[in-house]
Amino acid sequence: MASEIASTFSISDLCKEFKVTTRTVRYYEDIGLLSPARRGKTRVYSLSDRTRLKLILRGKRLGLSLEDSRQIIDMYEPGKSNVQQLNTLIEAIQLQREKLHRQLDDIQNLLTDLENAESDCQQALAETSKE
Amino acid sequence: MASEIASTFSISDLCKEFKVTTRTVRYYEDIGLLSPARRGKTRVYSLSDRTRLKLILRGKRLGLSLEDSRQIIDMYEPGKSNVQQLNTLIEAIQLQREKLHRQLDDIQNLLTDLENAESDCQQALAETSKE
DNA sequence: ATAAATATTGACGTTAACGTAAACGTTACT
DNA sequence: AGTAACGTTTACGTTAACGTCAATATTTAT
Repeated sequence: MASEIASTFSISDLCKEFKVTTRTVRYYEDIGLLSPARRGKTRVYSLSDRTRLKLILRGKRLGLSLEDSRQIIDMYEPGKSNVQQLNTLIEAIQLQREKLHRQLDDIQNLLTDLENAESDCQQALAETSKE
Repeated sequence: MASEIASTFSISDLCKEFKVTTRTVRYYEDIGLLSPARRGKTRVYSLSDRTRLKLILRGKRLGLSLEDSRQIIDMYEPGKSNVQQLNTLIEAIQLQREKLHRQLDDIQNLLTDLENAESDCQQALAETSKE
């Protein structure tokens, strides 16, 4: 059998993979964002833990707070919810989606700005090299 | 003449328009992100000041730090730059653009996730109403 | 078995980005 | 002339998200 995929990870495995410190990962556990198993006192992370971490870090890249990420991650597992909870959840999801669409807009605009800025630079360079 | 566009603003004008506090705007001045004119001791903001504030806040929505925003805003006015500086600037712009493209990717993925989460919720709701 | 690497739990420190309160001056009504 | 409404500076407080030790196991390699 070639190239098995590890199904458990040490803390440093994850830290290397995602370029974060152990402090960070332990902090996420402190605030209840991760809850790895233990072999003795040592933390053992599952594939699911790894995914959660991945989602948290994606959230960070988007400028989300850890609490935002917690909410969003919770959205993935409605679990045993009643109708009331489901409706609340759907509303929350819609709100997040609207926010993300605004963010998409912002990014598009900023990208356009930067493209213009760059071509201004290129022009300035061209002028300079003429003299 | 109908509907003139104001060309100067008080601090509270800007605060109302952008939904921020005066503390925030003054803080941006403290760290040199804004430098409004003064009439006596009172701050008077120009259209250009207003634009800068707008850019800063767009940056915030994207999760940029104020220092990131400062850099990006500086990219818009290359000013009297030598070739060396222009090249450095172009590199910085490219880096920012790459980062933004990654962010675009992240958003697209997150949006997909949320759409799935929402339709899961809708299904759960449908099941519930059947019983 | 012992050194080197990796793990653990505290616990205090730090930085960004403001909040909040005090104490005060200026302009705008009425 | 008094009182809102708005402006100012100064300064201490706060929160999130870790950084940075220190002191102490435990695991792994040789």
